[in-house]
Amino acid sequence: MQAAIDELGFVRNEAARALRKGVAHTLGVVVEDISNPYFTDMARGAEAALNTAGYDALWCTSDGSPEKERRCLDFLEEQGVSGIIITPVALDASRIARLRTRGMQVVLIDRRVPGAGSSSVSVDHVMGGSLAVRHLVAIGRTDIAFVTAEPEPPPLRQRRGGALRALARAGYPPALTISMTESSAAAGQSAARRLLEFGTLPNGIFCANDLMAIGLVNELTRNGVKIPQDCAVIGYDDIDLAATAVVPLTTIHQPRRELGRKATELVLADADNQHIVLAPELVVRDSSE
Amino acid sequence: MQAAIDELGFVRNEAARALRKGVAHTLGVVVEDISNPYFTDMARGAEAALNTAGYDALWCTSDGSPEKERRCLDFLEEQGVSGIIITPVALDASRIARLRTRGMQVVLIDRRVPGAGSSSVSVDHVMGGSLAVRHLVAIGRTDIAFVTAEPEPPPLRQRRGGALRALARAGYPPALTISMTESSAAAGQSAARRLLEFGTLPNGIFCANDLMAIGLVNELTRNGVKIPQDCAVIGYDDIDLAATAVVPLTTIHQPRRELGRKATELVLADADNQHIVLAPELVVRDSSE
DNA sequence: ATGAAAGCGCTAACAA
DNA sequence: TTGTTAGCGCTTTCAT
Repeated sequence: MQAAIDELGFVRNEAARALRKGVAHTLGVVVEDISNPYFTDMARGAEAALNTAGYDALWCTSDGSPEKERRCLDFLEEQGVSGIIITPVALDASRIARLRTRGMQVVLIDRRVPGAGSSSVSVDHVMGGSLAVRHLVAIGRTDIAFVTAEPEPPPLRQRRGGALRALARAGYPPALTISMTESSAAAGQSAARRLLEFGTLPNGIFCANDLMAIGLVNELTRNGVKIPQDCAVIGYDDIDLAATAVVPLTTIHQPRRELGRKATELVLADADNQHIVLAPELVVRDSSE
Repeated sequence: MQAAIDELGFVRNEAARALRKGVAHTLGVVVEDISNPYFTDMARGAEAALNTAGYDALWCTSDGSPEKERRCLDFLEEQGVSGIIITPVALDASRIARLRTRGMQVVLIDRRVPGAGSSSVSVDHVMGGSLAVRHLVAIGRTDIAFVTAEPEPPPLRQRRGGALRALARAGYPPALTISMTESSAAAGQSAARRLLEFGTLPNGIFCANDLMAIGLVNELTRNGVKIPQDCAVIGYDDIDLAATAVVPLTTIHQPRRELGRKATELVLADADNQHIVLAPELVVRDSSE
């Protein structure tokens, strides 16, 4: 049968199928930043899972912009996808409600929107932040700085919250916070410059993600700062580049593909109000010992 | 009108529209490796251009696998996209012919498939390779190594070809070639280790892409090799990370977004047998002087 | 069991 | 101008 189909060059018309069924055989995956491996790995996990289930993925990029996010959702709605996996930027309960009315299950990554009935999968960022700071404290660092981005997305805020709490528990003063306007390697580089201008460097730095940590470590190294002797650095995400950095980076590992896989399961199970929280893990490399 | 539509929450059914028109209002973009900024930047350039023209993008990832590429194309064919932009892995003339028969214009990135009638947009990699080596020679490097991946995709082969030719013209012996099994930062790291095992290091290294160059520079630095004093390194692509690397990386800049933009223009113009070649540019940073 | 027919929502062609 | 209708290719239902 399949052979005959291939022979004749028959190709099913998905538009007709979707029209007849009232819903497309696809799931939308809306990613916040395609150049951050954290998001693409999550999306790949989701895609693998949904391919296995016989679905196809429609990838969209919001680039962190509410406007672009809206256009992604408009597109997915017009396409009649059967569900949406999204790292939301400005998605609110009313839009989610509307999507759900149209029969599209929405699963949020790393965020919850109260009152929308939609499910979510996230990593416990408070725990991750705490893990990071407890590690810095355990190796004897007392003067700790936190590098984040402003406006601060909830996951970063949670990481900082966990960090501050762990610091308070250890009896240390609250960490110095450096806020950048984005969370790229270039931002990490600028953060390092700002830190160097202060004159005295903290002896421990927790960066809200690996990309910033890499940019920061590179800039510090370039200025003769010895990592980890002069200053221990810990990142967050455990992207591939972390392991091959100049100073292999201690970081908080996130089960990114698992995140995408779980999200797919929830969408396909049409689950309401389910919230899965995964645990992050400390990965110790050279940048902290 | 639009206001009323929004008010009533009307959403156009794209499946019905596509069925009626016989073709969807979308273009497929097939990317080889979503974790390489080179490809994602190209795809973003394409997406921006096609959005401007009123189209939506269907992103697919082949992950460099012929099998996955085939599935991407099957998907796009079923979706009835009006055109496809692709960095081909194993796409042959017969498949292209079939797609074209179905009314889908195919534009290839960085590769040509003879006899298929499809257009292409590429960067002149032979020129890029030559540019890289001429720069190394100009700063006095005589013992040059080339780091590539095996199996070697045409763009990398062309870069190496240009490099070898430039070397021959300068009257130097052919470069030592190190082949890795992939072209990631981890592969660059392994290449560095292999080079260090040889005992004598070349004084100039040309890596087939920035990711490998970054992994290589990191590993060499970690082993006490001074870049560029002991060994100058040049990459290829000019990804964002190149500028913020420990040793800011000299590289060959590729107009990635422009590549995507031009490809979109060709698809939408339904151009046959047009071949646009863009010129790369040398960007000198610290890793070479 | 196999076959015929209706209808999903849209657009293009045609009628008034 | 405005309104009506046929039909895209599929799935599902209903009849044989």
